[in-house]
Amino acid sequence: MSEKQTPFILVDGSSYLFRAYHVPQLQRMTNSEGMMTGAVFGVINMLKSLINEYQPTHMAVVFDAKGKTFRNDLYPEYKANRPPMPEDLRQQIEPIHKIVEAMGLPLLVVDGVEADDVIGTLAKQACAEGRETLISTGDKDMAQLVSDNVTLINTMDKNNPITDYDRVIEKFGVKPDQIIDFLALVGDKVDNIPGVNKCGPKTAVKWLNEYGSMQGVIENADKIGGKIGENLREALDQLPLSYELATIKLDCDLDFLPKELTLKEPDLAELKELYGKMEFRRWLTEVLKEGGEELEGDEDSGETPIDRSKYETILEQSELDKWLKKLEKSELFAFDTETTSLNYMEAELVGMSFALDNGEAAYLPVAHSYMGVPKQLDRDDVLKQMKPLLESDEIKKVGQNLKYDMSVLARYGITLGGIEFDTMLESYCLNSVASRHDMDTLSLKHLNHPTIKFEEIAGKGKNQLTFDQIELEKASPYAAEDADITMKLHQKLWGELQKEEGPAQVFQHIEMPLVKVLSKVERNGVLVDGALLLEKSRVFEQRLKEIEAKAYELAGKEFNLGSPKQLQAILFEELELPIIKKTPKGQPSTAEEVLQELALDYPLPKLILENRSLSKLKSTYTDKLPKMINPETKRLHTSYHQAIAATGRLSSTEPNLQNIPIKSAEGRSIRTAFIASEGCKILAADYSQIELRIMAHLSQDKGLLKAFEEGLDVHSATASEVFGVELDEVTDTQRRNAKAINFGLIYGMSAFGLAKQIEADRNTAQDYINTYFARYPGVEAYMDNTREKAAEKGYVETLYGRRLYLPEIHSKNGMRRKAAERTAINAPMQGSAADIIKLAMLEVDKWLQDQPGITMIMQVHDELVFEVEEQYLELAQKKIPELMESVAELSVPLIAEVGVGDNWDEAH
DNA sequence: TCACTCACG
DNA sequence: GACGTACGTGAGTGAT
Repeated sequence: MSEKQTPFILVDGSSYLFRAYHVPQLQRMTNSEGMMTGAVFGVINMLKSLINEYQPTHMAVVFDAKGKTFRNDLYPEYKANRPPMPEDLRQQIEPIHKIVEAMGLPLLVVDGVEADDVIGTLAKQACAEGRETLISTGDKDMAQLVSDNVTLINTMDKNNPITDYDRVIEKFGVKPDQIIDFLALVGDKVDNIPGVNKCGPKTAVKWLNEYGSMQGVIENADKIGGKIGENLREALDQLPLSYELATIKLDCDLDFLPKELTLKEPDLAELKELYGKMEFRRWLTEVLKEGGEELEGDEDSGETPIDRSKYETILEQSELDKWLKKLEKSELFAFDTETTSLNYMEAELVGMSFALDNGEAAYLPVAHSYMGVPKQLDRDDVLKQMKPLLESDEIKKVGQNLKYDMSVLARYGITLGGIEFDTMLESYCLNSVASRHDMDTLSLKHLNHPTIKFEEIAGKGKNQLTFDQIELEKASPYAAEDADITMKLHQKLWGELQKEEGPAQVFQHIEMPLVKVLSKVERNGVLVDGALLLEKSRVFEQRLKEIEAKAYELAGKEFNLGSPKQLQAILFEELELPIIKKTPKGQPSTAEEVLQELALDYPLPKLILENRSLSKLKSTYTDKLPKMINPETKRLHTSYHQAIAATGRLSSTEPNLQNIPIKSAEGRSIRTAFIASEGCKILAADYSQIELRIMAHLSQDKGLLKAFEEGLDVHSATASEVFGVELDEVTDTQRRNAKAINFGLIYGMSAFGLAKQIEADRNTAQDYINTYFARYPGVEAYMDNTREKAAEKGYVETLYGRRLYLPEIHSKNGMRRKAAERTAINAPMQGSAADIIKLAMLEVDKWLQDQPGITMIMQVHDELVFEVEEQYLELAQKKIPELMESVAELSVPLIAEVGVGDNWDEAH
């Protein structure tokens, strides 16, 4: 026996299985087929870190077998209280077993006994062999196995992972050989082991310290007084059975010995398959790397493998000529730019890469600059030569997020043409629910190929290099691969997309044409008066100071008003205000609605509310926006993301221009800083009630169609129906409540949600809902129909065929299923509205090509904002809403309302 | 990096 | 019978 023998590791797989299943972060993990994968990930992750840490030579991963065990024979009620294993957990067992085996780890599943017993037996045998044993478990019952040679480790308990002899005493208050006695006395609700009624850990420890063992306690049962003594005496008959049930068996019949349980070489092909199925991207990458060249691409049936030897670097004019010819002859080529920045307004072109459909690819560096860089072709000269090719609409391009490339080229006077395919958008149209559509993810998912990561060649953190500083030896394969992968992804994704009518239509007629419109809107930017915003910041600052001073006075001490945690301590511990609601993690919530309610009775919450809203306005808007103004253009240039929102909406970042305040007067004033340049006005056009109109159209409900047809105020019309009053007698409150009902319908309302919104009780809310559906039966039928179809097909669609998959629509978890049902209701309305405004952007853009005095500068979901030279104001005011209204033929009128002003606030 | 809060449609 | 619930986003902050 060697001196430095590694410990024998026994893993209680079943205990980790349940624990991993209940970890909240892991509960959200699914693969794209909707199968839950969190427990698989949790268990395997634990195994990996265990192996990594201990480098064992001998080990076993033990799981409970299906069916009854000897304990059920002893006591039929054993574990009878356990609910059946959830289906989404059961499904994860087989993949875990397979992965464990593929990892080369001995997997043990023994009939008739539990995992605990197998582990106990093996630990005892190993002990006899003089081998140190480490039991990895989350189960406290295992403490009975602890000895000088046997230690427990719970990798999920960050604070106290190791349980050795001393730790058992510290944790339980008794020695390991008293643990069974302890468990028998306390009993176990979950396993349905009886124990002594009302005897918890404290009592059990007290007794055991006095009488040594359970037997000792039984013998002295008469001496124990009080109610608990009576309980003990009542339990006397039961206790030996409890003891037996709690005892881990140490003499199971096993047909292997600890020394036979050795680790084998992992089966990489199998692991690749399994990780691929589970979509564990990081591990898949690891496996692929470990497998080296031979594994790479060789199993991709019928696809061209990624072959980096076919990549070229273009440094000579002759090579450029050759490539220009090839590209001009091709019907379609993949195109990518390399730049110095992710910010399209600052990015300088460093190089371009191209790929053809036969696997040929090239990188054309034009501005790398580092010590010893090879001579490159001149950037301006190259661009001049390439301009016709790049601007051609006949020669089609495919790229990954071509909007960016288009914006960069625009800085050099080139208008990228032939923007035909974008792999990011292909992926998005195929499945908008998939969380990411970046190239690394897509390559791994569809080509089983891990790309070269930017970080690998540029480093990370503050020392990260910009692309122009990267040596061509590294930059070339990276850049050429990007183009190559883009082409191969396109071939695969486009093939899939063509099989799906609706998504293909949306891709071709909405998303692809929109790319260049968005690029333009972003580059147009919006003029913002930074000085005005900073002035507002100063005013806010002043007021914040006053609030702070008052708050400290009320709290009796200074604290950070912006910290929910400190606020929580002040409000609910020091001042002992009532806890109205808790956060999902169980902390007393300090959310707005809670503070609103508390503000009725106490002064501090009101100040906090004011503080919150002001500091939000200041930090997010009046402080930040001026800093983001582009010094050259003096304008804000946001980024619109086309492949983020599952419903088909755009999103906006850096800065987000889709959440500029409007609801409060103070917030709204921020919009006065969104101005037009000299001689121009801001024009804002927004769709009126677009989602409700879509609901009317989709449901074909007679009442709702009529309300819109007659041009009624829809919320008043709803109020009139639901509250049974004449249209002209609807009160403000009734209208407000009706509005909440209408919104609720769009969101897939529940009585609870509506009640909360209108501050009524649940029954009242339910009555309203019932009355609504009685008055608008078509809407109810539509909702039911949508849920049904969603369950049947697994997805819902918008008016234009955009698809949204609902993997949780069949979830066993009622809450998740209900959430999926609400999405099913909401997505067609929100998504159709998104389709419509995108179509409007296309139409308006087409018209704007001949209107140099009018530019589109923002999109806010149902609103388009323009900057218009005053001489064209009248024209724009007439034409823009016309175009917006013309894009869809609904069963109700589609109305766009226009406003004009010197700033965005006035334009409403 | 996560949890919380809050800005918008 | 209890539980936990409106849909879709992005950003700033504090705590870890």
